[in-house]
Amino acid sequence: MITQDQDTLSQKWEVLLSQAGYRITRPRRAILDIVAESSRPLTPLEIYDKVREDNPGVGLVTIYRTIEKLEELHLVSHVHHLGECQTVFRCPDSHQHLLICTKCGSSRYFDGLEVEEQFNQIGEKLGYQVTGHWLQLAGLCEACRGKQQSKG
Amino acid sequence: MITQDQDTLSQKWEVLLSQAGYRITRPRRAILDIVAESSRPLTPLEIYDKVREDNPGVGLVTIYRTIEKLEELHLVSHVHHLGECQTVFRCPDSHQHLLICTKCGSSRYFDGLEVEEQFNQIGEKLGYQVTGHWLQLAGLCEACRGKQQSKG
DNA sequence: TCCTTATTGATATTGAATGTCAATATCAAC
DNA sequence: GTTGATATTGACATTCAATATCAATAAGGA
Repeated sequence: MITQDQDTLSQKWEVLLSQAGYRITRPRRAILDIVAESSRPLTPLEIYDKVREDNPGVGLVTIYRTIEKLEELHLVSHVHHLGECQTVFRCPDSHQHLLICTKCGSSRYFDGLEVEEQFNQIGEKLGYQVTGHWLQLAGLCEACRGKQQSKG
Repeated sequence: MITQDQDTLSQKWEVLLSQAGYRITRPRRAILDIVAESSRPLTPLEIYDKVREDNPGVGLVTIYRTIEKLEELHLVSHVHHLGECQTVFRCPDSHQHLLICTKCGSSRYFDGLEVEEQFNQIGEKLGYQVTGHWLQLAGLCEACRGKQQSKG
């Protein structure tokens, strides 16, 4: 079982996978690196392409299986972006919400929104017991906004 | 151009499609009926099956093309439900949010949530210009909650 | 180092989503 | 009511992401 230093997120993930009884392999490590360090949500195919830049042999199936495990351990979650459903992004430690740039995809988590009580009240009014919510903000990041304005 | 009485939602949709220059056909009418009257989001294949109960000849392509047009006119939108991305549900007149039962899928729109200002503030703090948001609540409807409790 | 077994990647398969196109049906114009 | 331009249809073919299979391989505890 791996118990080394945990400098980067992908190293943390290695430890957690290992602790969960999963083996750390070369392809798996490459996938962790890509996904953990990405500043934006990635599709399985994007991950596949990036991984194969340095590890040509890795198969697409391995990508899917690794995502599966990361999801199982709540290290990544599926994100809704540009009509994609399978897009994957790292999870925050606590329950937070995502803000995605509609242009480049660069994403940030945020919290401090006090809406849960409002959600419960809405549920009551409609006869539903609210068990979860899904909130994502879309916008333009600083960089993409700059580019857009520079044209005028 | 169709200008008849608008009793049901599907009839309203017929008028709008017609006004947009699209023709009203038998398959299309059947699809409108199913989608407009559904109390829960449906996948293209679910629509396909339901339509074919009464109209055996209708092809799957027609389903997709009709959904396309309904979406273009903002009469339906894609909904995130049970991992599905293509699931389709009617839109409310104004901008509202959706509350879906995680068990049976029955769905209700709601409004009266004053969060836009908060969203903008969060965006500012992170350097994003917030252009949209996506909020969905998940829960258990009255009926499904009843079933679950009756077991204990 | 050994050995169990999780993991891998090549291969095949599935099935939703999309493209093509001749036949058909709609509906405005007459 | 009839006509005709053309939007629409469904059969068919195709694409390609996602999944299943399985022998070969490699991880990592003993």
